Amino acid sequence: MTLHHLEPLRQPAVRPAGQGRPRDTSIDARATEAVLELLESAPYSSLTMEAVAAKADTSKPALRRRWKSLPGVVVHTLIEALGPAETPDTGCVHCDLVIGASEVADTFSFSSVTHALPGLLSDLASDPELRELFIREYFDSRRDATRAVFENAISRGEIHEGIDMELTLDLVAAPLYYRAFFGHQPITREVAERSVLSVLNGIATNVWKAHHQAG
Amino acid sequence: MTLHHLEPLRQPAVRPAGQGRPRDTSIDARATEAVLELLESAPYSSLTMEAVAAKADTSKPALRRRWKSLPGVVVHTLIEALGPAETPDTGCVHCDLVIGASEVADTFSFSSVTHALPGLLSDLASDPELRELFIREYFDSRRDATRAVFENAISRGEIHEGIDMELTLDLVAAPLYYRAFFGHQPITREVAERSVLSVLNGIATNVWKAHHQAG
Amino acid sequence: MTLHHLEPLRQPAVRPAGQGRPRDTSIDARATEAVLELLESAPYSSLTMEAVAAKADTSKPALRRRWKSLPGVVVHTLIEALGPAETPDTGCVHCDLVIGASEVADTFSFSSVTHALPGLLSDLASDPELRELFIREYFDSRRDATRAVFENAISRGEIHEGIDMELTLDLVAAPLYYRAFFGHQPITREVAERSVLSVLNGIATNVWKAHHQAG
Amino acid sequence: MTLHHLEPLRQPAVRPAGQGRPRDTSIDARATEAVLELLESAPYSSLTMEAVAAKADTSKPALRRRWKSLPGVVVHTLIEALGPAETPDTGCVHCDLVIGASEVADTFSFSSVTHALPGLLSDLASDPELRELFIREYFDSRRDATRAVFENAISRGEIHEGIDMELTLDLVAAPLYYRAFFGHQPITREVAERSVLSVLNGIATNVWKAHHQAG
DNA sequence: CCATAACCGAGACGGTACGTCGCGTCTTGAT
DNA sequence: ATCAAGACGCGACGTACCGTCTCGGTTATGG
Repeated sequence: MTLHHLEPLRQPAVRPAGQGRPRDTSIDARATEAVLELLESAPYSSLTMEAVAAKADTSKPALRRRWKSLPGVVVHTLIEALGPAETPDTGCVHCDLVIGASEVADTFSFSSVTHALPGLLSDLASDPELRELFIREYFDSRRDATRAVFENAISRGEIHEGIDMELTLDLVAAPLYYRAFFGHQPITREVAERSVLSVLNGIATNVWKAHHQAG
Repeated sequence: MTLHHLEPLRQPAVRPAGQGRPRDTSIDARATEAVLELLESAPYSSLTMEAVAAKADTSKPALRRRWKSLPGVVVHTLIEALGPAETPDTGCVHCDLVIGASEVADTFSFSSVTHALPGLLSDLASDPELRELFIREYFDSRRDATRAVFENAISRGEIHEGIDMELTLDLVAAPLYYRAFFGHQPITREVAERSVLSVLNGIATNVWKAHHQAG
Repeated sequence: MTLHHLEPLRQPAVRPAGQGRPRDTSIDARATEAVLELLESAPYSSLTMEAVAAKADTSKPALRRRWKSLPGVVVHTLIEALGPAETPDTGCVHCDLVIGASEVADTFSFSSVTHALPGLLSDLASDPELRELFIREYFDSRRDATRAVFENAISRGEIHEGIDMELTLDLVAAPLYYRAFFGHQPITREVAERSVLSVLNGIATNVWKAHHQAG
Repeated sequence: MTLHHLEPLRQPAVRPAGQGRPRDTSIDARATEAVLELLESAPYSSLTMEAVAAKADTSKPALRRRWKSLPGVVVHTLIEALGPAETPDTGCVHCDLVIGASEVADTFSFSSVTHALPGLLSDLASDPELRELFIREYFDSRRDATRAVFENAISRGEIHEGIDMELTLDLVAAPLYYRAFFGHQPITREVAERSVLSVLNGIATNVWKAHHQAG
């Protein structure tokens, strides 16, 4: 599995019309590749426009013409590298969820991603617009895919309707990110699978409702 | 509830001997307070030694004598402000867990903490020693307290022995941090409580074991 | 006296064949005029292709089709504006030399020339081919004319044969350029005349030879 | 003979008082050396603050704290490297002049100097203050020394009083600079000596006066 | 008359170098 | 040995503007 796959590059700033020298599209590709390579072996805080430009064998203005800030480059790179999430549909909730969670777990085997995420999220605090883009394209994309899996299961009758969807979605994905941020435990496919099972258990027995009815 | 309560300042760099002009201990307190105040309204990336010194009404050398880097100051501040976790022991797992999770949730109501965490974790990648300190004093402290809660429950027979402890600990806390990092949903005591319940359900029915025995 | 007189424009890059849209010859004239006007009131370092194109009311590509670099435009302009030197021949060395020197002195009354020369000479260091062209068309042209004046005088018997021609040629012209470069003294026709006289004196008494015979 | 000798560095911007970190004086030395080395093998137009900083193994701000512009660095470097002129006084005009002229000729054997001069003079057009400094410290220093030689000769009776001093000073030095700028002939000590002799001849026979009395 | 070809202006591009900000460091003089 | 003050060295920034390139349209010549 490689990170450089899925989607063709979506230009952040589309050229207005048909005049002037066209952009060297190879710069876009080299830039994203440079970001990934740099993050592989160096911390996010050492990532600079200058370093990306040097590694991509281009210049800062060329990058800045495409992205207005360093977090912008990183957001683009991650979206580009990780692509939008797909919605598995095998007809079995458990299987679908495991597929999705495993993909996320695989993602974290790339140090580029784990190195980038915390610093990027921190930087995005200063740029709501960019944050919105990242959340939408990366986070919501995955969350919505998982949501669709649950909804499919509900419509099949595998899971009853009354679940707290938002919390459920958190419970599935959170442990993986938690481990990615604090690094206290490895992130494996097995962990992904166990998280999924634990969540399904919680839903199935529905203790929450029972507990509060009793209370 | 205030963040500035718990522990007296533990000098990160112990004074060598009893000679020369003694340190102004009020500087330590003013520095941590300054960090918290600055983080309340500004992003982590804008936090600098200079800004802290100015806010604490002292000089950069005075800070540097106490901490060797900016992340060092922040780590100290967070440990100082949040203090070590206590282990509740009411004789009811559910209750104990809810107490602990709620405290964490309360913590995140302070923007200083949510602002600081991602950036700090990112910076700690470059300083393993400091990272070790933060993980031990902040993270492990809370995790160990929760672990004790579970062990108490096991010894009381409330929970059977065969649980996957590490994953279970993750499942309890992860959703709160997940929401803190991505900010997609609010962090409330109710969420904390529901997470706890979901985890307890998962343990109780123990589908994991069943699923794999069948397989 | 104007600088824009002498020769018709000699195309530096000759058109390959008689096909395609012919060049707008007025652009050549407007470009050289633009260079002179710009240099009149602005330093050489502020002279750019862009500025020339704007002043000449044309485009950068149009200029670049004619000259491969900015120094190229300036060299062309100076050669065009100052023209090749003529060889005065009144039958009197002194008079001939004064005529030639005065013309050079007149040239320096145009700030365009004094502004351009040092910077141009500096730039030509990076372009030997262009330098060769400038030296040949501008410098050698004048030097050869003066040399012809001396040779005529020798053949007339006005001056004896044994002079150091190269040094003599330097002595006549150098003071004018010296003043143009350092600007420590004005450049007038009188200075030109005095330089000439001094040189003729030096030759006449021929102390050099005497001194070394004695030595 | 080396260029790096004469005077101790005179700080262009003297430190105001005794507080703050003192300047690293080795940077001054490394900067001037870097300029000379760069100019030895590259044209003036390729000399940039960035290149000087890199060669001197320092940073642009460190240079800019010392000199406000690139020409400023070059002016300093040349003054530092070439030093102020001394006034020879052997009791013989001819000898004194030859000594002075030969020193100038020697100077031009360093390509750094010949590479720098035209471009520097061109740049100084935009900075009258700096120009004034360069003319005073470099040009006037040499010119005044030569003037003193002539005045000594006059007071000794070697040369009569009525000479045109300014023109005479030009005649002595101009040929060397002329050759330096146009590079059409080599600059040797012999040329220096011959120029001197020619000038002394011109003065001695005083043809100027004769010519005009006749006219 | 149409095809060819080099021209034209317009304008965005890639890149060098700039001048500056602001960091963490270092030194001084006094406490 | 501490304190405040403040200049320093330097990494990185964000930008200006250079010369280059590409475009769509224009204008002559040649078949």
